Amino acid sequence: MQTEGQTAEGRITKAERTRARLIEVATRLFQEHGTAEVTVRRIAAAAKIEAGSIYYHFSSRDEILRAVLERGVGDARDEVLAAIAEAGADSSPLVRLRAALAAHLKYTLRHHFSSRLKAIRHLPKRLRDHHMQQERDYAAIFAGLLREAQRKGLLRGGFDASVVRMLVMGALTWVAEWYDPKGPLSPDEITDELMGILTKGIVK
Amino acid sequence: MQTEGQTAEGRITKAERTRARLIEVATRLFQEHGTAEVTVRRIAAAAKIEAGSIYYHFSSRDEILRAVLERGVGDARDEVLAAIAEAGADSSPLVRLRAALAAHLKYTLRHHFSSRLKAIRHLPKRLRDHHMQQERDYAAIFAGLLREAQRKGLLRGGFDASVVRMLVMGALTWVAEWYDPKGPLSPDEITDELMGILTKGIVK
DNA sequence: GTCTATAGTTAGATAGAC
DNA sequence: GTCTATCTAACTATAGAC
Repeated sequence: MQTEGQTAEGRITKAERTRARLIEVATRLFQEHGTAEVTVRRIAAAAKIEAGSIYYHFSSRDEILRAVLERGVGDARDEVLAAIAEAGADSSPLVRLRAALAAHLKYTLRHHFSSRLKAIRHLPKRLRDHHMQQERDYAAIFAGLLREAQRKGLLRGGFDASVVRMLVMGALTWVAEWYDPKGPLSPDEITDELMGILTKGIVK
Repeated sequence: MQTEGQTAEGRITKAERTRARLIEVATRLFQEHGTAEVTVRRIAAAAKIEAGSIYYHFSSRDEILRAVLERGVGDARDEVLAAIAEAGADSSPLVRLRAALAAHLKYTLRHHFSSRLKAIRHLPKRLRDHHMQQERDYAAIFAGLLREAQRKGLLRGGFDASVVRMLVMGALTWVAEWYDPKGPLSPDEITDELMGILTKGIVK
């Protein structure tokens, strides 16, 4: 299997490098200023290239956005799965859930996940459907851990697991809106607070 | 105290009516399509007016956005306070918290609160500061209920109340991103799931 | 108060030289 | 592959008639 832009020997072409740089700076700009505020000219300037040259690598502005989103969901998935693997397959599902949520939060804070998700609705329908599927796959990782905990009899009954999953992930995704990197709390501590609520509640 | 656009007798001028209609349709359009995608022309068309006429009522596009945000945070506050009042001042703080969260969620779902919050960062600094103050005041309502519960000895110790408050409100704010009005769950049921987590956790 | 007409700006995208 | 130059379309905002 050969990726476009790579030669049969696996060497990386100049085009491939430029394309990668464009995705990188576009990602940063979209995060910092919101997808709507970032123009093709601005992306070009940040990548030290002229605006017209962008269209050698991407056929439209939306193509750039699409590439950025694609990379984003893949990277988050990789980091969450790595965190789960590191916790060990024979650890408690709750331990792995904690690891997965912490990885999710760290990725969210680094990449301002929420704006990524919100950008999806502005894509053309076919691309949007594709990305919503990717998001569903991502969510399924967490749903799987919850289900495993349930199967092992670790959880009480009487709650809707899928609602709980969405509430929990929403709480973490929203952290990006109020988190202060210069504040006293680390992402791990926030995750621990959330796991505290999830395990014990806050009521006596 | 007399609001601009109202006569001393409290009659509502034509300008006041048009202005109100513009805010109304702008709110709807901003919610549906995101603040960046909505042009002055589109707002005008939806309000059955010509684009140029908008500038009789607002000095700039940002002024419209400002008015929309202003109304939004005020209305949410009113509804939450009404829900708290309805629960009764001598009810348990947790009962009032539940009522406040349900009102918050309902308002969020009706008005797509999260896009309102995200628009703030694009405002000029002075307006942004003003609105962040309003958001803080709003959050203080919920913080107050938690603190009262704490003072009455209803809560366990060992958690950071302000982090819990932000996680809980974030979870609800994010509901607007996944909620399906045609689905089986009502806003009240979602609130109850959240209160269930908060009171008991989900772990055995 | 609302209209029509338009100025002034900036966006995404293309064409052809190099 | 990247540049320069430019097209077309859309935007915000203004001016003056009614």
